[in-house]
Amino acid sequence: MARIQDVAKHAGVSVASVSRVLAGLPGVSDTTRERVMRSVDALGYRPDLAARRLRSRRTDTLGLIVSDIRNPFFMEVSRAVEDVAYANRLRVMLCNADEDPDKESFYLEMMRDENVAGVILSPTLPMLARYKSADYPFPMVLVDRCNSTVEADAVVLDNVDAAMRLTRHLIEAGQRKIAFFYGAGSATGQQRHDGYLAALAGAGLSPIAQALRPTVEEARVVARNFLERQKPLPDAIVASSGLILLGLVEALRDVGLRYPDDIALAGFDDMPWTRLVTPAITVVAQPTYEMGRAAIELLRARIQQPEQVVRRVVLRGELIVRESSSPRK
Amino acid sequence: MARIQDVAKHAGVSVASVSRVLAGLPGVSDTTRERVMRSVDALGYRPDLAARRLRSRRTDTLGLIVSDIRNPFFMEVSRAVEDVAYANRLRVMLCNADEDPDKESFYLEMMRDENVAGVILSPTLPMLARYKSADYPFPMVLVDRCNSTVEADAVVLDNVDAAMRLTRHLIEAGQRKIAFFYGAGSATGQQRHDGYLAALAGAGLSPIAQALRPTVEEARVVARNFLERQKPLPDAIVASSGLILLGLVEALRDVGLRYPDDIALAGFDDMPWTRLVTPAITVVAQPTYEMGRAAIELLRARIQQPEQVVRRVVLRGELIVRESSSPRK
DNA sequence: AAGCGCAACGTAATCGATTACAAGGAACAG
DNA sequence: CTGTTCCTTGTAATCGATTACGTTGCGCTT
Repeated sequence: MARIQDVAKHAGVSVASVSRVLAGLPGVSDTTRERVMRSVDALGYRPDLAARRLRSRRTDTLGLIVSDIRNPFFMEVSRAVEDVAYANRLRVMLCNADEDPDKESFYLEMMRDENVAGVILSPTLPMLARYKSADYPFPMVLVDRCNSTVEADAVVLDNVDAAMRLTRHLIEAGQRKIAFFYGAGSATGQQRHDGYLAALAGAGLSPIAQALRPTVEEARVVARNFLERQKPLPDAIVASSGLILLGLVEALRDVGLRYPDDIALAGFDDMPWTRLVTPAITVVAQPTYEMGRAAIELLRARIQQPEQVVRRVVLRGELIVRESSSPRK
Repeated sequence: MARIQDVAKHAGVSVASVSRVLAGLPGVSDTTRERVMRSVDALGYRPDLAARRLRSRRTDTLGLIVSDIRNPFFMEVSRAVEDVAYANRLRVMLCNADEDPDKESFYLEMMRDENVAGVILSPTLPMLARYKSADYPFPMVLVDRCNSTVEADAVVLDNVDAAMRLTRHLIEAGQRKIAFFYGAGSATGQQRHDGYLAALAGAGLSPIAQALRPTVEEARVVARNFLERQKPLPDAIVASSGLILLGLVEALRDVGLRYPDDIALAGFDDMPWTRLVTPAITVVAQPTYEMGRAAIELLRARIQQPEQVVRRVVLRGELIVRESSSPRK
């Protein structure tokens, strides 16, 4: 493996010059630059990242800690982050905290150890509750999950508004008893719950909320129990995420209920299957790719300008009405 | 930031002793070990990874380069890799090559620069064609995509067999003209194509194969054209991957055809939506999580024993028959 | 011609760990 | 009592880059 010394010798210059050329610094003559570049690819030289990082104290690496990698929402977000990072020759360490605060902490410590330039995080609720950006030695941008009390760069959906519009739509479709299945373990779930409550309150209706862990399996089991026990059935159920919605549809299948005839349905995340199933499902679509893109752009800006004012990008969900929320016949 | 020197001073020992304690090496007295540990957490010391890596020439980091992160198959594989890595305190760099050989090469170079301990890769076809493990300075395990001529640790499905069984099932269900939509840009797609051809040949039927890029959008467009042009329609279509299958179902929807009545359907990957849509879709399920687990276990073994014989794990797909492949009425 | 400024370049210190090697000391055998 | 062995510990070299600082030489001003 060629070292910088070998390149210097081969080019007949000092290691400092080689380093300067590679870093693109000024103060190098064109002829030297030329000679160095020639030697670099004559020897196939590649700088040793460990040495560079040790000395320079920089890494050009970003961390991305998502709370559930199986969730297509985070998939899309990751892809966007990846795309922008690739275009800017940045490395990304993608980690899956799995909604587990311990894993989340572990990965944040790992980011510290790795001395990353910055981190994009979708925090668990306990993490968000105690979050202070000063606790971390790197800039951090929150994505998908944040609340108004936290001082942090963040990219989120306007969850309250989105849930409110979705719920109102059901009310306007004539539904009265509307249940809400949500992941209580995330800020997002809670805010959507708030929006749901607000919409119901506005119409003088009373809520039936069901908190659960936000996985397909959990939603399926909880929903099955709910549907078997809850008599009379509500008119409609709203799911606070795509995974919960999926479990819900599976549960309906399990207990032999049909939507929207037996019970209307709506949820979040415009996953492909929501328009393939029959009847197709009414959802709020999130601008997932855009959220990821915004997150990494915010992070890059913060890295450039550490003292910049806190910025928050709030995006609007798009209500897509399909058959699952139709008025009962 | 405390350095190892500070710890040594605080504990009244040499840096060598601290290093030895932290590395868990023998040759340290219990009392010294005790004192060091106490100082370590009194000072909140964390070793500098860059320095450690520079000196030791090791990283405890694995690379995982998947060809399409939006594909739920690779999702599941990644999750399995992640889980095992987390349990063993290994870092994982997850990269998305996006079926693009340039991106793939870029990431492989990056892995070299990062001096990773090993890499798990689902190679593109050009990569697989020229693959020689000696070309890389780290151990590598292939996942999902491999062929019999390549000398490499690998974890794959028995693609030929799976496609054959799937096609045979359609034949037995009375279908005669069976089309095959496949991603010709991967070894997996090709092998499934081979299996399809073999099954048809066995029944004396002639093939109608359609190669395409393995994305939902592409499959949808190609299938739409195919369905509008191809007259008379085939009796059935088989998709070589979950994403293609999805595009296919969307295309049927687009042109107003019904399955299995107008045309039967089957494919790969048991994604949740395949059993939610009506009629539900016949598929070959892959043991995705198991494939990821096997891949990282193979890699860890190879890292431990670099000269071990080449190992290949071939897993069997499970045929799940649903309504989409039913005999025509 | 002396002095000054500036660009180009080189020398050597430095980042913070690991680890080869040497040395000190205790235990034990002869 | 001396020599050998083994266990523990410390000193200092080392990994391969970046970068502070000093030097050189050229051009220009006065």
